[in-house]
Amino acid sequence: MKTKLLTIGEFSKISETHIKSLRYYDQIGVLKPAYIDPNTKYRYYTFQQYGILEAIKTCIELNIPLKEFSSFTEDSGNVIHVSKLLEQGKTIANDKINSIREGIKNIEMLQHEIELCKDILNQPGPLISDFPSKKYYVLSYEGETNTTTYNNGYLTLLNGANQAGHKVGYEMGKMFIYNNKSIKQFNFVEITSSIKGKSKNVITIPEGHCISKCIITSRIQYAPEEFPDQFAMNYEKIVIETELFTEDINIENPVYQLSCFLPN
Amino acid sequence: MKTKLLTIGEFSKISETHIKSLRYYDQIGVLKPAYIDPNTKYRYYTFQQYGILEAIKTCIELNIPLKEFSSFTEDSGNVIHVSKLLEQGKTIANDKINSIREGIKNIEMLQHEIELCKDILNQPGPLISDFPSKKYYVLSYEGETNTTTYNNGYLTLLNGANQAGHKVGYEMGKMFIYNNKSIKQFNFVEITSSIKGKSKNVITIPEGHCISKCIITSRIQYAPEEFPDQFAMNYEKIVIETELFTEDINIENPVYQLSCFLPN
DNA sequence: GACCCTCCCCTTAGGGGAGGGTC
DNA sequence: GACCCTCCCCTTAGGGGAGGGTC
Repeated sequence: MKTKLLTIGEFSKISETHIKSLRYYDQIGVLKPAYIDPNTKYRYYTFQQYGILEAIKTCIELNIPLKEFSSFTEDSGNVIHVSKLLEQGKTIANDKINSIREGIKNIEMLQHEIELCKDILNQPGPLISDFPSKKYYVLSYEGETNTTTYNNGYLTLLNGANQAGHKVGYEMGKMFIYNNKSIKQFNFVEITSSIKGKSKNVITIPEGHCISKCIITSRIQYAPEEFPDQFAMNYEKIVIETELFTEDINIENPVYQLSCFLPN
Repeated sequence: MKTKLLTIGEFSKISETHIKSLRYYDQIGVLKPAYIDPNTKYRYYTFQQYGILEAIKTCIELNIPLKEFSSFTEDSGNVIHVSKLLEQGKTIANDKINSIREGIKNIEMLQHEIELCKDILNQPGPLISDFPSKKYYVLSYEGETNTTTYNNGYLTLLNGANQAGHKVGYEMGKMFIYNNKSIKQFNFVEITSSIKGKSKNVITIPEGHCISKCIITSRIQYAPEEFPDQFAMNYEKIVIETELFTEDINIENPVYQLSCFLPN
């Protein structure tokens, strides 16, 4: 079967491919024209080449780099392993869907977090709520607020947690532990999955209840004023301060949540 | 709360972001360092900027172009509309999943097609099978095989079908209609959705049965030899020849399927 | 007059590296 | 000595356009 040669424009039209794409495929060598006029450099294609073009477009749709296209062809491009190509494409497509799903799950977690914060913000007075058991990686910053330890704060904290091999979560802030003998001060970050046996600098807070309020500037050092009822009682008080995750985040004026754990 | 300024390296480490990315964000203006030493040009960041970075990374993950990032910020980047950003990201992610699903559906259709062809190829003798009702867009190429009409074949055919507004499918080939008075010859392409009222050059084949065989070079002109039993009978015989869609496609030596419709 | 050619520059989000100052 | 700086070139799959031949 003899077929008339198609000009690049005709081939472009019937294959619904941009002329620039055809020139590009020629350039990178995945689809050379059937004939190139040596004088005019005009490119000519045969209708049979449409099949290769289809395969190329499948690659692009599936995000298989065109460099890999040659691994699906043989004999200077005359044989195309379509099945292999499709199978590969399906794998890539499914992987991509899974990774996007993962992303959506993360988005929904953040959205949930925002909703929770909204509830706290809409609460007029302090809120008493359940507190699930959590693990925190902590670094103390005793006393002074302008020592290197304090200033390096979160940096040292995250480095420490990472080096110990813990996986950290979103929650991060300051923690005070008050008892009648002492006040201990920490920076903390939540640990979502911890290494067994590595309990150095890890504090596990048991399930319980806490009382929380929103404040617009950091006030953890005034916890006794903020929670006078609790501080009138005699028990070991854990107070934590975290930044709230709001719908619109204002970098310079973050909203904090101050929580004081209640006695069992 | 005063925080120590972080060097680009420290900021890069705690945020798990490549230094080159941070420089890039500075360059395009989505995340300017909190301070740049005018003498050394060293970039310094605050821990607070981590929030912006998170938002930027969310954008990238969700394929929201960074150019659009400013539409989610206000006041020179101090306020980030996180909720809006997440909502937008979720929409994009879901759209992407749908389009990938569409792609997978196409792949599976092709794979199904290949399986069908395999069945036909594995069949030792001619195969009698059901034939669903189909519509074909046809252009005749009476008589001569080297007129312009013939040579332009598929090009003219596809142009015609497109111009008439039909949506074409994969199936494409040659068709002969034999009756005792005449032989008509066409090129055809399957129509998957046709325009009502536009029936010019459209042939509708009713549901029925056909007998098929595989051949390695085009032999439609020898249909009477290939199907002697059918040609011994006196009815209008429609014969079509299509290229088979095989696991590995050989551009130069395609496999054809020759089918002859059986009488009702 | 419509079609085709070859440059040339531009797009995203950086990565690699050279050559040279800074902590 | 590790860290940071500014160039500079490179990556994918083309798109837009200039300037000049071809059908």
